[in-house]
Amino acid sequence: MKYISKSKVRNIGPNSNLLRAYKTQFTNLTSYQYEALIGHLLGDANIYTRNNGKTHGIKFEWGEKSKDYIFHVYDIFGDFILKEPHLYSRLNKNGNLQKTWRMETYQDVIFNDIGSLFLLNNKKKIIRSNLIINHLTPISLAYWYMDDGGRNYYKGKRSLTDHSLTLNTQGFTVEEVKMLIKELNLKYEFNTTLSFNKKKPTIYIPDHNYDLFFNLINPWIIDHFRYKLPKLNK
DNA sequence: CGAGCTAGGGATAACCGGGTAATCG
DNA sequence: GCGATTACCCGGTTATCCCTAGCTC
Ligand SMILES: [Mn+2]
Ligand SMILES: [Mn+2]
Ligand SMILES: [Mn+2]
Repeated sequence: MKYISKSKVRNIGPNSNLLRAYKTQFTNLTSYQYEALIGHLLGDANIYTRNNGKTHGIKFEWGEKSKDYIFHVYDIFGDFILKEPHLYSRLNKNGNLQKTWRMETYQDVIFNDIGSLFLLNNKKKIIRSNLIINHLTPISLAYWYMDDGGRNYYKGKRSLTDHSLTLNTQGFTVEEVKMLIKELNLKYEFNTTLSFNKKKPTIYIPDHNYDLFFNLINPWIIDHFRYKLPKLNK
């Protein structure tokens, strides 16, 4: 059977037989795709189903400045994303022009396992116990951190001595974040703690865990996000 | 005083839903 | 011709990251 290339299925109808055949060529995510996706789903990506879990799709959106990043992620998941990332513009509520890069996968059974891992009743994204223990890897953590992580100080005097970090988990419940913390600390011997931002839970990674954290995820941090995880001169 | 931890505030940079036009049976 | 399917597109909305500053030892 001849391989159907992506160029053959671009700009054809979403219900075309050729597109269906194209999709069947990919039966499993690579381990890199799976691990990165675990990180993105803890971070900035959105997984959803419109047919009660028969198939799932994934949407990605980042700010205008993150062009390098979205194209890096496009390279990872390109088999499942028919259309290249594109810049989308709109006015925000302050009347300012807002530009974001967007892309999305097609909807397919290939995302069902990871979809049901995160979604409750095919709808709401939740954290189940043992997600970190059983599914997170250093690659996942790298993408999670590039998505939703950051330093607590980027400039000024404090940035020179305080290398504590934050994972922005404001979207999850306190109980879910407590679970993430417990499992992160158990799995990687971190000393992360529960913190809060505007009453919403975040994960505090203390200064003395910086080297451990750095060494664990450094290989997968792309240049665009080096500012979030600089190499310390010592 | 300095180092590291905690928490509040702002303008987005994310997340999340849903409509529709193009194929199929 | 018609209902089912679904990639692409658009809009609603705010929790994000990032900044600042207080607190404790
Ligand atoms: Mn997030
Ligand atoms: Mn985010
Ligand atoms: Mn992000």
